[in-house]
Amino acid sequence: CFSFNAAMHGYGRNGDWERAIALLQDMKDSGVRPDLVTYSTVLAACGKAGEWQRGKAIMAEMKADGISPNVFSFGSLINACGKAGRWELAVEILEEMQASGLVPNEHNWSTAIDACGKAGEWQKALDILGQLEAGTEAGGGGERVPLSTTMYNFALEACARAGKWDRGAEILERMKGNPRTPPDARTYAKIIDACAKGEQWGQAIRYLYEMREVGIPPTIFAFNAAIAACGKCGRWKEALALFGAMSREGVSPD
RNA sequence: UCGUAAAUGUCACGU
Repeated sequence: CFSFNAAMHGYGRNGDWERAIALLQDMKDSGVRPDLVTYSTVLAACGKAGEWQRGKAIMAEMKADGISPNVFSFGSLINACGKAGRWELAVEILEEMQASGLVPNEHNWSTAIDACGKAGEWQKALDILGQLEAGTEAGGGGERVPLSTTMYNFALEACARAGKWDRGAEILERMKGNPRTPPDARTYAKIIDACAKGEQWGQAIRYLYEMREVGIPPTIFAFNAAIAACGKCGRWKEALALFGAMSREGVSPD
């Protein structure tokens, strides 16, 4: 079972969900019983590929085999829906996992927020985040979910995608207010990207400076977003200056 | 902290 799982993991990494499913069948045919990890690995492969129908089928199959899906299994299915743009289904599955007695963890919430963001549903993304902040999320029976930087980053990305740079700025402020959710390099890259989409070149540059001030070396992503913001606003001089600064400092991806 | 399983990277260029 071990080696099957390892091979399946390899297929998943390569986006080859069909082979992962085929291998699951081979396993059964050769009399090896798939376990929880096997199924979750196949689900992960489907999730990465956005194959939510297949994912649902696999989950039904594992249940039929008497194996209860856990947070990993459900998480991958939520991911599949998000990748496919099916945010409502993603939220539904999150609810289904709660109904089955599981408590979603921060990965699951992040994935759900991202599913909404990817589908352009930034209000829903912020709504979920707000519920988590207030500790009033659906099904939160006392067990409070720890907030994480990544969760905020997804919400911020949702705002960026929608061109809501001011909402993004609000999120950034909230992150700063919680020692558990410090902004990181990706946070700044996303807020700068939001500024670019909103054609706020001045804000974009301010955030670029700010990240350096708080001890986060600007990444290539932050620089590129800031340069894009300047370009979009026709601030060619500023764009060129940023480009110069970028090549002057050895900018790293992360 | 880790173990065979889950969530974030821009831009350009192509398709």
